[in-house]
Amino acid sequence: MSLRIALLGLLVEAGPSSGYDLTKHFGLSTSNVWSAKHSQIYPELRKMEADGAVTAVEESGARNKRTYEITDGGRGELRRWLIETDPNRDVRSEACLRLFMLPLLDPEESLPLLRAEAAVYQVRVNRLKSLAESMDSDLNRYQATLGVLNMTALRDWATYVADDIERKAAEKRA
Amino acid sequence: MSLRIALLGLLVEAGPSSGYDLTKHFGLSTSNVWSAKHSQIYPELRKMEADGAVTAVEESGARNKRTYEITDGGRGELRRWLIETDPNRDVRSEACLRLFMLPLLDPEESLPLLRAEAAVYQVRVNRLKSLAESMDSDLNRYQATLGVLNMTALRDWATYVADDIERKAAEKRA
DNA sequence: GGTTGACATGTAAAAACTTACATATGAATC
DNA sequence: GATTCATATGTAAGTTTTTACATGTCAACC
Repeated sequence: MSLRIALLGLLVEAGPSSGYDLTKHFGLSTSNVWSAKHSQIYPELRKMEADGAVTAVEESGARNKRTYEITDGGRGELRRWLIETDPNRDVRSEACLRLFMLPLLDPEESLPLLRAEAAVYQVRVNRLKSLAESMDSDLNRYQATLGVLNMTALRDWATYVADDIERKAAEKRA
Repeated sequence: MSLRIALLGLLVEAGPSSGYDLTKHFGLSTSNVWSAKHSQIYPELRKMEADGAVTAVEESGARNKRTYEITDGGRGELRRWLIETDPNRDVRSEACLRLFMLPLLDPEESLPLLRAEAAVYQVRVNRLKSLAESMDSDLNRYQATLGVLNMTALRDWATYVADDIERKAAEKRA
């Protein structure tokens, strides 16, 4: 269901788009909450077309591009999902799973990795902050802001844990 | 791979555990970064046993419980993954996907939903904060703290967006 | 003695997702 | 004119994950 909803949302946000366009979105902003490969997106769009949630226009001549547009039915489906569905609140993040477990290593091993993670998230915070400022639409700005807050939280956590481990290791040596 | 790593990490953290115990962990703290159902966990543990990453003790008599313990091989596998693997940084969160798209609705519809989300996350912040305080092990405290920071970010985001939408709707009416 | 609920483990089928294979166009660079 | 790269879409095979089915124990409550 989530992929279908994500595609409907992107089609509302970005207007008529091809599978290729939508795939690129999943590699950018949307990848902070959901992502998918083209091999999953193309068949899903066909299925949505068969269900009447989107309509397709095949561009003649050019690179055989199919542009999909959301229908009223699709809009209704999206709206109902947003209003009526209690979303699954599980999160899946391999990067956070790793963060969670880094403190299992010895301080000499975990500290550089935790500092490196903090740096990775700092880069993302900077990138998303300037992205948020450059966004013209409210929705895109909101989305970039969620990224900023999330990445800031991870940066702060990695820093806090590294500092704590460092302090404890120093106390032990003393 | 992630499920296997998560199981190895839990076995280091919590010591020898049954599939049932591990399933419960995925319903609690760990669900903030990864989760799995028992129907996936039991077969995976059998596979890990076959690979020598864990050993199993079958408790006689009682409810046929199998307790798994991580081996040196398993520890090595976990350590190598933590140190050498560049983790996949995609995140999958249906709840955030929904948050992302709520501003697509009209203000009358989106505002109560955004406020409700903020309340959901506030509850989680409170719960995780007291959990973090009560934790005896550093690792568990770190993990609860990551939860606090993440849930705080989501609460703040939902509040910020709701306020922004409310302000804009008021300006429009004026 | 019966019911309910937590404990405890499993399998089968279906759905979702990833990886790899496959193809073709158009624009830019060399 | 050849190569390279972004555009553009698809399928097949394999892995992972979910949903549903299936079974049995033990403790507490009524």
